[in-house]
Amino acid sequence: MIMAAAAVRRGGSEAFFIGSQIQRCQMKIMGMILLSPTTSSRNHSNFISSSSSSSSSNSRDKHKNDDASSSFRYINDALAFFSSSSSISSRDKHQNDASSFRNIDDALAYFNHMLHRKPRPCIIQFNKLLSAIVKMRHYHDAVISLSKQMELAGLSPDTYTLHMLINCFFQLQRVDLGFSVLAKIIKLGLQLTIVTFNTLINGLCKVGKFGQAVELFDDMVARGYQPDVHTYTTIINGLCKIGETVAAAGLFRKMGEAGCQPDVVTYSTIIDSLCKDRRVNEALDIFSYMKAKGISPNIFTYNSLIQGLCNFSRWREASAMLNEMMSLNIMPNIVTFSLLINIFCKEGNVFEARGVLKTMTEMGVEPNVVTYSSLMNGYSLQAEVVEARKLFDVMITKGCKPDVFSYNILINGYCKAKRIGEAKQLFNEMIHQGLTPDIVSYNTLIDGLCQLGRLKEAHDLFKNMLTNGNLPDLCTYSILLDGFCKQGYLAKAFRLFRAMQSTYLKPNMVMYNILIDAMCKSRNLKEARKLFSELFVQGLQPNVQIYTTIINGLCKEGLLDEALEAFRNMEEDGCPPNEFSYNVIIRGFLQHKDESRAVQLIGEMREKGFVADVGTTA
DNA sequence: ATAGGGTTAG
Repeated sequence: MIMAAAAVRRGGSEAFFIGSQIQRCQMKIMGMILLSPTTSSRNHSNFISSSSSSSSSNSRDKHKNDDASSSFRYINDALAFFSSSSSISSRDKHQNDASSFRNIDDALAYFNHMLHRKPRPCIIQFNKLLSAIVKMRHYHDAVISLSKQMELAGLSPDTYTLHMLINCFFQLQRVDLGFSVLAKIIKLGLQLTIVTFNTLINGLCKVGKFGQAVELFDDMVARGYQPDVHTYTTIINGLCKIGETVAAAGLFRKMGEAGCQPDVVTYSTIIDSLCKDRRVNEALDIFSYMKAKGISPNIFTYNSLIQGLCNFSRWREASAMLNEMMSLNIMPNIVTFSLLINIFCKEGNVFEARGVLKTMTEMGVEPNVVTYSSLMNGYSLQAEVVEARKLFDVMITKGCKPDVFSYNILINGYCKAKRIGEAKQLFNEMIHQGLTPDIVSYNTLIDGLCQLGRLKEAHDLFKNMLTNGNLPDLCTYSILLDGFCKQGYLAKAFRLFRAMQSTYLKPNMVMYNILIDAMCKSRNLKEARKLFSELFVQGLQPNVQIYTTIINGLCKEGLLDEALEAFRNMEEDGCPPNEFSYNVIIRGFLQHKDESRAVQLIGEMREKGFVADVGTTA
């Protein structure tokens, strides 16, 4: 047993306990595997060998497994029994050490203590403290203010302090101030190092000024600085994040040729990017490749892959990955647990997610705002906003401050429960708490209003959003478009659609789907067809959903042969029908009393492991 | 320098 071996290596009974706990955590994933469809063939990555882009078709439909709940319950009961019969000592917390603090208040108190202590600690001690605050995220302004206090007290910053400041300014989107620190470094006569350039390049990438980052990269080379693995990795990361995978692969090869060997961070960056790009098989290839090169994966690598695999319901492989990680004595951390909780929640299994929460707590890993928010979202998706609210309050009680994400999740919960008053109240409360609503906050609330048919208020909020300097995105337009369509304001919907096309935004599949659906529902099949062909002109490839919408429209008009033809075309067009598509067309045949073809399709869908709706079979 | 949470369509 790998777990037992890992426990023995760690030595002691506590290690064994932790091992067993994790094993249970894995069993939950295993439970999901048993009830999920399995994997597909692998294809090779172009990342290592060539620079051409490929698209591996590893998209598959997710399956909800209601049957899973009973097997989960069994595991969780075992877990409950197990944890109640043992106690676990929490990990040592290094308090009063400048490198770890429970919260910002403790850190600030310690800062004052340090500043007034005689003799005063050296700049290195202060740097450690500031670095700890940076790691807490959210408190970059505090770091800036503390550094000012230090200078006023006659304590000169060193290069390390100034690099941290550059970071903080960029985090706060203040590019100008970031560069003013560079000026300061020069003025103080401090040496510009590769780290200075790396910090600036990274900051520029973070604020989306990728072009400037590349310029600075070229500039530093021109000045005779040799880029190191950090520099290359930063640029590769930037390229990956803007979807320039081919260019990233090119730079990856180039760094090797320049004698700079990619390290675990470089590989993890690429692996994560491939996973997010739905190219999990290629990510796995790179993973094998890096191991063959003798580079050991770390917790980042494993977390990226576990999430990538889970996102494609590849539970068996995800579990194997978790197992492999732990056999290397890399224990799951807050990120691993939070991502598992999030995925269980999205699968509709909040109960199971709570089990993971329990496990992690018993292992001495305290949930944070991400963990709580993921669970809150799970409840919101189950239309249990009351439970989500309870968690929100628990989180606050535990000293964990809700952020914009947590508020957005809860606002969405209330909107979906049609409790718009409470949603609005939270929106205001968020502002009162000093948080700034973002585009998602607006979109969520606008959607809530649209769903209730309160278009006037939705439109007011849209205008309000513009005045507050938030540019609408494709999602905003889709929400409003859907709102107009559902209320029958088709002319208004088209006006909005055309108005949007004259902005910097290009319509996407979602918008076409909304319009085509609306055209079908208003029995305007001619216009629906027109929109469908317009889609190709815009360079879009129809997806499963849009095909299903069209098929639905054709069925409603009784054009069953044409519907079936479109249905058969789906496979050839690289988007095979899913469970929903089958249900739509079968319902069409049944409604038009074509039972023989319906029965045939029901057989076909069952063969594929799909389940017929109650409405389809009844 | 790398990993986790939120909004839209059938």
